[in-house]
Amino acid sequence: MKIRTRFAPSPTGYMHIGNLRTALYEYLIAKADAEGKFILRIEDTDQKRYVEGATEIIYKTLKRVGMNWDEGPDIGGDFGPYVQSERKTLYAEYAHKLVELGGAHYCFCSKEEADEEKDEEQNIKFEDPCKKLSLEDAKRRVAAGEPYVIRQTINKQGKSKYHDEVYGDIEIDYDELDEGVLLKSDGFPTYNFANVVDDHLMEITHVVRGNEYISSTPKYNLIYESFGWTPPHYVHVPPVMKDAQHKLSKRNGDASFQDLVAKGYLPEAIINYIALLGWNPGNDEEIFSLDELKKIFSVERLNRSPAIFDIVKLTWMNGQYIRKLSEAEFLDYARPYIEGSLKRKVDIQDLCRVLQPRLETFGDIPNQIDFLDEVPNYDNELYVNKKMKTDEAMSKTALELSLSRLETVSDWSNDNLFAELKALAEENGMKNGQIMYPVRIALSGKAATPGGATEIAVLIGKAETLQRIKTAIEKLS
RNA sequence: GGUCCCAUCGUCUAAUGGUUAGGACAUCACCCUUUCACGGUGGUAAUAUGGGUUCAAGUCCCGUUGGGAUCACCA
Repeated sequence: MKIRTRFAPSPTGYMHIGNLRTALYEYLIAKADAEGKFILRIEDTDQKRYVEGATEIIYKTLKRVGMNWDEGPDIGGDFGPYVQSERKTLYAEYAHKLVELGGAHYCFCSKEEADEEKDEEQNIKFEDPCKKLSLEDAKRRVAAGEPYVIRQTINKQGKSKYHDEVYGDIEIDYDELDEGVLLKSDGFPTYNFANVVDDHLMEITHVVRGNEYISSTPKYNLIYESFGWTPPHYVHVPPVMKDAQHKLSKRNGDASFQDLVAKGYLPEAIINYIALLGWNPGNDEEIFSLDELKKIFSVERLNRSPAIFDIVKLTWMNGQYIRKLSEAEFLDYARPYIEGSLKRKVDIQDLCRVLQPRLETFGDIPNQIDFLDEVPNYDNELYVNKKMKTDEAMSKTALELSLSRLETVSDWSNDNLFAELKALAEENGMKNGQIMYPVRIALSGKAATPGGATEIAVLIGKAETLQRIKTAIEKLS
C-alpha cells in the first residue's frame, strides 16, 4: 500500500509545537514508505478565524525544517484543490448526497434553539425535531429559501468500535454521539465533514491527529459507512503539555516554532527534541536528524500519555547541535547576534571559537559578550578566589607584573600571550591561575566569561588590554 | 455530570510476567582546566493507591485516587 498522510492545519497565524510534532509524525509515517506521500491541506472553513499571512508561516516552517510536502496548495497535485475554501461546492454536493443516503438530514432550528434544549450537566442531548420531517417537506422548505444546516443523523444503537494504531480498540456507545452540524448555514462544511470528504477524496491512508478526536471518530466512521467508503487507519497522538494540567497553546503565550527560532534555537534541534515527546527509538540514542528519523520511526513506538514540553532539555539538545556545527556554519548563525549587540570591532572568528563550545542558544550571545565593549561595574571581591588562591593584594601584584610584561609583548597571539604569562608566573613562583585569574577579571569584570584571560586580551587588543589592567590596578589601590 | 483516554525518578522515557527497575535532561560531588563552559567519572532520585490472578506483577484483571479530553453552525 502506498501510504498517504496529510498535515491539515487551519491558518490561524501561528505554528505551535504540538502542531509541528503532529506534522512531523505524519511526515515520518509517509516517508517510511519509499513511495509514501505527505500532503499539505489548508483547513480554512472557519472564515472568522482566518488570519492573513498564516499560510505563509506554515509553508516557511515546514520548509525550514525540511519537511517537504508532495502535494499542496502551492505545488498542486492530482487531488486538488488543497485549500478547503476552494472546495466549498464539493462539500455541499456530498452533504446533500448524504441526506439522500440517510446519513444526514436538513435542520431548520436556530443555534439558540438547539443550545436551549440540551444540558451538558444533566446529560440531556439535543433532540432535533427536524429529524421527524419528511424528506419531501424538508426539501420544499430548502427550495423555498429557508435557512438550514445539514445535520448528521445517528440512529444506530449499541456500541461503535474502531481500531486506533496507538490506543488500540476504542468502543463508544452510539448514544454518546451527537448529531453535529455537517454543513453550516453559510454553506461551508464543518471540520467534521470537510475532513472526512477530503481524506477520502485525497486517498489519505493514515489519519494522524490529536487524541481529542478519539471520541468523535465514530461519527466520522458513520459518514464513511453511509457513503460506502473505507475508513483510514487512525493514529491518535497524545498532547504536548506546558505542565501537568495545561496543553501548550497560543493563548497561554507558549513558545511557537518561530519564537524558539528567534531565541536562537536551531530548527534541527527543535525537530529532534519534539520527535522524542511521545515517541522513542527503543534504544538509548536520542540525537537524530530528520533523515535518520525517517529510517527508524515507527508508529508502534508512539506513546499514549501526554508529554510535558521541557525547554531545559531542548536547550541542552540545542547546545549539542551548536557544538556539531562547522566553524563557518556557526559563524553564519552567530554573526547577527554578535553584530547586533557589540559595538567594538573584534575578530569574529576568534570570538566564535570561544563562544561555540559554551553556547546553548544563540540568544545567549549578547549577555556573554557585553563585557567586550565595556567592563561592567564590579566588586573587588571578585579577585578573591579560593581555588585560584588569589586575594586582592596578590591580584594587584599580579596585575602590576602582568602589565609591565605585556607592555613589552609584540606578538599578540593567544599562544604567545599564554606562554608569556605562564613564564611570568613561573619566574615569580606563582601558579598559573594566580596570574591568569586576576588578569581575566581585570579585562572582563565578570566571574564567568567565554574564553580565558589571554583569549580576551587577543579579542580586545593590546591597547585596550593594557588600559583595562591599569584601571583595575587603580581600582585595587 | 455522562462518556472516552492516561498514570515508572522533578522532566522525557526503557523494561517477550522473572533486571540490583536502564538511559537522557536537570541536580549534587569529583576529575580536567588561564574563569565559565565543553568533556569525563560517580551519586541522589520513580513503578499513584487498594485488592485479585500467578511460583513470580511496573507489566494481566477489578476498584479507588489523580489528571486530561469530549459533549460548538472551532478545528
